[in-house]
Amino acid sequence: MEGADDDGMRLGQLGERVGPAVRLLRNELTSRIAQAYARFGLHSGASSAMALIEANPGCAQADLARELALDKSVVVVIVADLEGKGFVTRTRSPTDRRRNSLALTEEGRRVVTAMFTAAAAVEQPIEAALSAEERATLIRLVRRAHAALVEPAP
Amino acid sequence: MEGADDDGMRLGQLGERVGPAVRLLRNELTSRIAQAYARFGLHSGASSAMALIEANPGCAQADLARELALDKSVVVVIVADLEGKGFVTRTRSPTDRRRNSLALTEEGRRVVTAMFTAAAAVEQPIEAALSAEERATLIRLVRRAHAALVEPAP
DNA sequence: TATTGTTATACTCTATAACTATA
DNA sequence: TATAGTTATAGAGTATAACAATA
Repeated sequence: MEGADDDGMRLGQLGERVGPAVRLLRNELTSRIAQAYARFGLHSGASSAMALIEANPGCAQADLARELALDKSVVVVIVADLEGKGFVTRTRSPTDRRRNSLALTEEGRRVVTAMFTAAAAVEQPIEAALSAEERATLIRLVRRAHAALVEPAP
Repeated sequence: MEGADDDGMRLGQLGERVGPAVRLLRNELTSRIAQAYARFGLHSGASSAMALIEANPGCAQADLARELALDKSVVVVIVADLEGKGFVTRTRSPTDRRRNSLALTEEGRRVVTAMFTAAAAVEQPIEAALSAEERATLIRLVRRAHAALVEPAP
């Protein structure tokens, strides 16, 4: 069907833009991840924050904010909740007492692994439909497109 | 830098998932599109709705809701605003009087073209950083990933 | 009984503003 | 003067629930 998608609707100018396609995928992933994460009772950004803390022990909240493109006020809420639940420790950095030095607890490590297992299950249909190489290409192109927007071309 | 991105932070498990990467790109595009669309004074979904109506004259609001993955209550608000501004006409379908038959006005056609020109300018850095083929691949893979989530594997 | 459109309401995500402490 | 963290507030985007009209 020329110019039409599965519903029989033509996309017109819509089919040529990155934004609308990305919005569709993002919305679908968001609602499914929210369901999958419901039993953890955590903010939606908590798993990403924990993954970064795990990979960068001693990092500060401002580092998370930059990496996740979230306002620092959002990161405060996420990290405070994680600390309250015993998944993350916050200690003042001795070298720069403005910064909170973050680390995962043992239980935090268990929880972040469980969350990423749940996330992998949500994305399983994508892995089934795309080859391993296509999936890697998807992630790479999405990250390059993001970088192109954020960093002005050299 | 092995396992680290431009900020020098390691992504850990984060780098292997589609969701977080898509979220970053989507957020960045959303805020830039919102700025670019501000002068039109329309809902963010208005340009997509108009593009679909242009490509599918006579379609109904429920068709837009399905195609854009928006609740019908959201589409009502968008279309009502577009009608009030003289960009879209709503007429009861004679064959099924539950449905609103939608069409773009002349001015609506001008506006949707202007909005997509603005959207193209927002996405220009992506087009500069990716080859034409890579950009087409990006859109295609994103749409396939979305389809894989929505439609259960055959 | 199911679908279309409508209205009112509420929730999630994220940002802004103002502040304190530290550099 | 700038950065890190905190708190309170506000906005955008989207969904849910209930309803009338029509199929």
